[in-house]
Amino acid sequence: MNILKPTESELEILQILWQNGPSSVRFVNEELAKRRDIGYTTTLKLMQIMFEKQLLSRTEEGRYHLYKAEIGEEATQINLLEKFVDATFRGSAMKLVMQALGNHNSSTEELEEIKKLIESKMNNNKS
Amino acid sequence: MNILKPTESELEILQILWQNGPSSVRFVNEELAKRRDIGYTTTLKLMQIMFEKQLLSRTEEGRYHLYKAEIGEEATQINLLEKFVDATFRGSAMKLVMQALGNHNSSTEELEEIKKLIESKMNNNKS
DNA sequence: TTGCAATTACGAATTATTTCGTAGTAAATT
DNA sequence: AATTTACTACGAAATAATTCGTAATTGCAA
Repeated sequence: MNILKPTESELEILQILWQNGPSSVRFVNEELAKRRDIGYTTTLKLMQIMFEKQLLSRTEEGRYHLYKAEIGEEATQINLLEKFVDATFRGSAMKLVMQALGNHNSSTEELEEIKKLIESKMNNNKS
Repeated sequence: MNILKPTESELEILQILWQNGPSSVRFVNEELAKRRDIGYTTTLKLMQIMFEKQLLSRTEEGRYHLYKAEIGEEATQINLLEKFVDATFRGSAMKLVMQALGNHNSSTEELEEIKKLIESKMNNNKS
């Protein structure tokens, strides 16, 4: 598919849809309004634009529309991550990982999980 | 002290200055031109704007200016990373790390280094 | 069926970012 | 000294993103 670089506002909306499934403009707007000042028509317009760009699809449910994310969360994350690593860490994913680990606290369980992933990758490297 | 969010173009310029140290507009422009079409005056204007915003400082060297990044590479990375994690991974640095490790190949040495970092963090957790 | 409330559509203003043309200036060259 | 060259300054156009007012529409309720 095409353009996989949602703007910041678009990403906010996608997050809400990914978390809550297909939603009305009203609902999305209420979620956004929890985080910042935003008018209903602003949210509506954003979602209409995203619909035109095919970032969202929609169905008519009685008198309102239900909007649904047309791009997957993980695919989008991978795509944005790649661009971010290039722009911010000059392509060095390792630098990013070190930075992320260094600056965020994480539970032993989470660390354990990462450690396992690393070990399995190290085994792959050998073969 | 607000402005800790350089735009994409600004970040490109910062990268060049971080890598090469204080540089002339001409030099930065040549570096940028390796990656994409861009006119000299465009680069100049960007750098002048960054100077106004205090992202860069400059000194007169004879008849041209030498520009220098006024924000540090690592501080900027940390700052941008935090915003990126929030926007893209809803704040889950672990999700990002897993994703980054999963999608980028890395050498055994790099993996070893990360493993060490994790082990030392796990020890900290215990205490 | 008439009117109210909720929703969508449209258009335009606003703000941010990127781009570049043209003019001015000063050093180096002839 | 005049000319060329290599810059900087300025202003404004082009593009992208965000915001919202107002009008039209549609279902629901009275």
